[in-house]
Amino acid sequence: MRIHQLLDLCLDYIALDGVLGSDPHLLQQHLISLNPSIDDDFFTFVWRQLCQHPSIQIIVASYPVPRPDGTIITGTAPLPSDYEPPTDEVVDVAQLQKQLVKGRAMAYAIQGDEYRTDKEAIQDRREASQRTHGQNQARSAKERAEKDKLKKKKLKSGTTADVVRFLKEVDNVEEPVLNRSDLPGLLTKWGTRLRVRCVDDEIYSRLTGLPHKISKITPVVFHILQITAKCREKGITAIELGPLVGASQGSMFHYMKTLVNLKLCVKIPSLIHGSVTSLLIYRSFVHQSDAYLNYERQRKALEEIGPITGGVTKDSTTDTSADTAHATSKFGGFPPLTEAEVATGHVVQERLLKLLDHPSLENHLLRMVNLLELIGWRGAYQVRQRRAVLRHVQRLIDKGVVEKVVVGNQNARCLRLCKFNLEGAPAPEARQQLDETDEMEMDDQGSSIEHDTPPDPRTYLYHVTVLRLNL
DNA sequence: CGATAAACTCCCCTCTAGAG
DNA sequence: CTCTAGAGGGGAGTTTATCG
Repeated sequence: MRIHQLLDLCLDYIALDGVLGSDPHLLQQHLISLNPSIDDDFFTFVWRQLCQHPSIQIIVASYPVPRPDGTIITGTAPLPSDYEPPTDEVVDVAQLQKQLVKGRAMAYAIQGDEYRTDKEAIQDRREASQRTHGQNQARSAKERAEKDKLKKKKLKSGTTADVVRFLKEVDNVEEPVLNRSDLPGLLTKWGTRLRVRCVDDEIYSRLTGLPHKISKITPVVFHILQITAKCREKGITAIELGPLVGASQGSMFHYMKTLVNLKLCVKIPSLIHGSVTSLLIYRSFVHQSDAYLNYERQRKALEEIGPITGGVTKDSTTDTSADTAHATSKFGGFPPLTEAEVATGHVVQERLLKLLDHPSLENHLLRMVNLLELIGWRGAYQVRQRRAVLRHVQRLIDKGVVEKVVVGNQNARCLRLCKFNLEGAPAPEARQQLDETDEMEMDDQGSSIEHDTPPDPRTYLYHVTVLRLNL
């Protein structure tokens, strides 16, 4: 790899870390992951090249920045007098869950902030504005104009001069005086306060792919874009972004929509702290994100199957083909299903479709019992998981992919892919009956359905194969 | 008295109108 | 033009009413 290509990769990585820049150690780890032959000496050489690069700034953060593993190196340089090392006090998430803290309230608790509902926040702002209104009236118009001007300037520049110091060619901020390219010396002196970042314009152009600024990307929108890019393939949820940005739910929706419309991010359904929310992923990482890939796979599967219509060639009400009852499934089972997957649904729908299309179902019918277990749920389940599965089944029905049918004299409720329906949709009466009894009978156990008495004309005469997993 | 259904409440997402 | 308040809808948990 040529040095200019390597430097470009460095800039790509550094730009994603936004205005606070990257930890040189993590940058080195990133390069090693791309090319394991990169050693300390070579990285020192790369560092010297970065120091000369016009789009790169070497900065010192006011406080040590913890690495992802929690490591903090304070260095030999004196720390600001107001610096407080992070305490070992960790927010007890399990305890909060027991207290039924959820969603945004949990996100705020983890941040150590006080949670206010949107209504409370609006009320707070009103009270605050009423208080300042009185004070402002006493001030002269000139004073207010000066203040506004300053505020606008600060927002426009979007710099971080108050939290970082820019190291010039020679670092003489504190003793000892060092050359900027002396990486080992700088690391000893500054520890994890040492950062390398791109200049503001470079960050903007690399994150947005735009050569110049546009009005749609306001400082707040750009701030959210930086946070999202920094999270890389993991992405970040609307619930987590709220406390970080200080935006209400409505505002968060607006900001996320702006980024999605600009094709800078994608948004997929997700679950965090027991609440369904949206996950925002920066465009460059969508194809490395498991959540996004699962979501897309299922969406495409649904599109391929699509609503099935027509093709009625056979009267299935008289079909009494004698299937081997209680067939043993050749199906191997799914990996354990998570709470998040149950809530968001794309994995649930994908697995249900696989089950319904499985060759072991000789009559293409699957009883609506133990669905959670069949699609990979392990252990006991609660009402919310059952409700979620029924909801996802209903969505498949609404899309015209799956239908409910009543089978045999015992009115066994079954699911079937519409494409296997040889006579059309089930009778409306039967469908209504199903809807009314769904939730009550979800837990029913059963295997095959016998049909030795004359059938009700409304029902389908099938033996039902029930898939059983070898757990 | 226990099971079930209905009502209520809270949280989150989405959309729109209007303020700044 | 950006941003936010507010309305509306849906999901989930809890409480209350009803029924057998």
